[in-house]
Amino acid sequence: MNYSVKIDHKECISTKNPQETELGRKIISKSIDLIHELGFENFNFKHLAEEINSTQASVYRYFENKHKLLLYLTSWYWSWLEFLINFNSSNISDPKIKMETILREIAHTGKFDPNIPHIDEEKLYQIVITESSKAFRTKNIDSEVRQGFFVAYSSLCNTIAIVIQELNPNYPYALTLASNIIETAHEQIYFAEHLPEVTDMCCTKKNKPNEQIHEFLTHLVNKLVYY
Amino acid sequence: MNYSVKIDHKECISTKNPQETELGRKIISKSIDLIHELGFENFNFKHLAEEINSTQASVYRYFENKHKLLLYLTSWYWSWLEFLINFNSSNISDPKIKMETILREIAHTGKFDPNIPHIDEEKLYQIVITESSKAFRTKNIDSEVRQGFFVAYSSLCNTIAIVIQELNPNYPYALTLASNIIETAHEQIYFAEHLPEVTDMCCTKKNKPNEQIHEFLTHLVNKLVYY
DNA sequence: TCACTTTTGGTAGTATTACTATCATAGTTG
DNA sequence: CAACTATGATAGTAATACTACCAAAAGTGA
Repeated sequence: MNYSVKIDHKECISTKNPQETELGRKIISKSIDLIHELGFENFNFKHLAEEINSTQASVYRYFENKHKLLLYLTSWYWSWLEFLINFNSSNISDPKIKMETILREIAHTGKFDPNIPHIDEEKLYQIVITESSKAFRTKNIDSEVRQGFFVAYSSLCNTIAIVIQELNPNYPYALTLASNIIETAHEQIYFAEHLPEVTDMCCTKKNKPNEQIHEFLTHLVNKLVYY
Repeated sequence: MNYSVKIDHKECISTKNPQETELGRKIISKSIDLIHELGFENFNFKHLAEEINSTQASVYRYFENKHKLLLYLTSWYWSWLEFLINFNSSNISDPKIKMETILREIAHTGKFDPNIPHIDEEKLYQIVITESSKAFRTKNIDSEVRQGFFVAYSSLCNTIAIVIQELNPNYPYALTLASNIIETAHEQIYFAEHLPEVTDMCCTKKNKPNEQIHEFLTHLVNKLVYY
């Protein structure tokens, strides 16, 4: 099974495809570790280069700057999530079951080992929750959208919106709901972990809030879309 | 009418109350202009100091760093929004009408001149839409929450959640829905302006998406909360 | 095997940023 | 007038985000 093909064409974001070389894969792998550990603002290329026993100059050959690297990582995640959704809902025709799969994957309550050794999907998911909004909220957003840096995200939203339309062809907010359930999931997981006073999701040492988010998303889609 | 009292105790965020001095108010006023114009990452204290004919040293006497300034501005906005909600729903007992007021204010479709000369509420609203997620998503979030930097946001969410509970005392996701409608409004307005392919809200030269967001939020609350 | 190209390493250097420190001065208060 | 506070002016440091250049290594093609 080769899904890397599907996930892997972000030439517009990276100056050089990091999946194709050993150094490129080390950059991806270690930057996930470091951004996860330090947060995006405290992460820098000098530190990254040292950690992989390379140099800043070499890292810059793959990514113009750390913002592009973040765009790459989040885009990879959106593509991967879309792949997971398609993979797990292939051969399914009932849109209700398709939607269940989608919500499970978004809330990250299912188990799936994608077997891509240099990418730690669990850490990447945490990065997406915490940092992905920074990939969007930049002064150059319009130019970046035009350059296609967000096609992975758009494509994912579109895939989900199609299922919403299948559930109810008259539902007027399919795209809005699609992007909203993705963002809501991340936002509420983040709140559960860091700002519990603004959410009902609860996060104990043993229990992650993902199951509760999954329930909330299900509630959301059920109440809004079905008539 | 003195609402500045209500809005104005953020001593924990600023080292010195910027509302009390001429220079402080100039810092607030000009930083709103500059962050709105340049975006938060391109904004810096040197530039700000020059624009108000002061010095970096003086700015640092009010705010330790630009992150604190952003926290201050967003907190001010949450307090202001809560004030608006309370002000416009005083003497109203019907929770349905209260909720209408809340959604109107969140979607920013009402008109209200708060008459605080040094704060441009329209620009501040744009800043909140674009930059407020960066105030939350920082590596020090837990410590900042403990220091009370987010009480304004929590308080706002709480106020909204209470109305949700009045609408339906059995609704299990009052807080989640409260924070979610705030975040959803900002997210969808941002998408309408910059990533139209992931939203149904549309943004023309003449029409802002706020009315459509208002409709969506109304739909959300109606479908989810009423039984 | 030789030339050629690509990839990476190594080093250096620049501009900008995010502060910190110190001292002087103007204005205010008591 | 004395004391205090707010601000200005200037200087300096450490880190960051790059850019440039050259050399070594490794793979590639004839």
